[in-house]
Amino acid sequence: MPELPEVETVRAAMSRHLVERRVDAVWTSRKKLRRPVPRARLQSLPGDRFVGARRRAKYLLLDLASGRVLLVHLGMTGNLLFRYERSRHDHLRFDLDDGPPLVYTDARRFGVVDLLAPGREATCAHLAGLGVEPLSADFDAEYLRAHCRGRQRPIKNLIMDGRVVVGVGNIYASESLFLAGIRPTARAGRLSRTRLERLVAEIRSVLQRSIDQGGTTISDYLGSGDGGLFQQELAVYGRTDHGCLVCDAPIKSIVQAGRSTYYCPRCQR
DNA sequence: AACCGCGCCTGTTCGC
DNA sequence: TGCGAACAGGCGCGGT
Repeated sequence: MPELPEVETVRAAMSRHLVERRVDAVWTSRKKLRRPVPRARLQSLPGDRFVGARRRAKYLLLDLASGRVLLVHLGMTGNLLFRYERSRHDHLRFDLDDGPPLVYTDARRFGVVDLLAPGREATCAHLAGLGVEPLSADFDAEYLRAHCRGRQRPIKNLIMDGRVVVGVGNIYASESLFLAGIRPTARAGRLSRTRLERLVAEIRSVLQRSIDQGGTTISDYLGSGDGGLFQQELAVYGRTDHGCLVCDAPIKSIVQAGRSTYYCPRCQR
């Protein structure tokens, strides 16, 4: 599924292959995604041209020459690909002035597609209230500590809270807590500054390493593929009852806030 | 105010 | 072998 590193990979692909392309025609399916797709407004895109590809949290922001912004969230199964073939889960297709069409495909339809008028990004409900980018300088131990102070909730729930820090999904939450040696159930407010410092470093590190491998996973220009090399590097996620890679103790799985959590009961305290 | 449970979706995996 | 149940999870919303 697209986590921050994969969204970043898609952004890079759009930057390389979509920017400078002109929209010639737009097709949309009738099915709604997490929210209804603005089908009528999207029909005003032909003639416009893509001029940039940015990312905020897990949202892709595709800039158009008119100043409008095509906002795309991949949800769980969404993807942006360049291909001619059609498939039953396609929901959006742009014919471009050169090369294969750009297709948004999303089997489970948890994604979001919206078209923002010029200057409307600042007031866009999707983007309002988002926390800091985990790979930016704003995300440091001091910032995390301020959000942990006095909080009773488990640290895992807190680092997955998009109002605090964005882009840390269920997989990377478990992985970064393992790397930091912190038990996912630990009360956020009881963690020392030193341990939060370590956690910040591991979140950055695991996301960056995944981005470095992301180039081959999702949405390359002509290829597709969903395997993902980073899967092979997961230390705890999905490894219930398997031996910890460090100490060989069996990995435990529990449910927190309705999500599966994986951790090593010996390495994480 | 803080925090959690739930529903949205459907392809895949699991157990009987 | 076939079928239904369970599961996956980002995010917004409603409830406590």
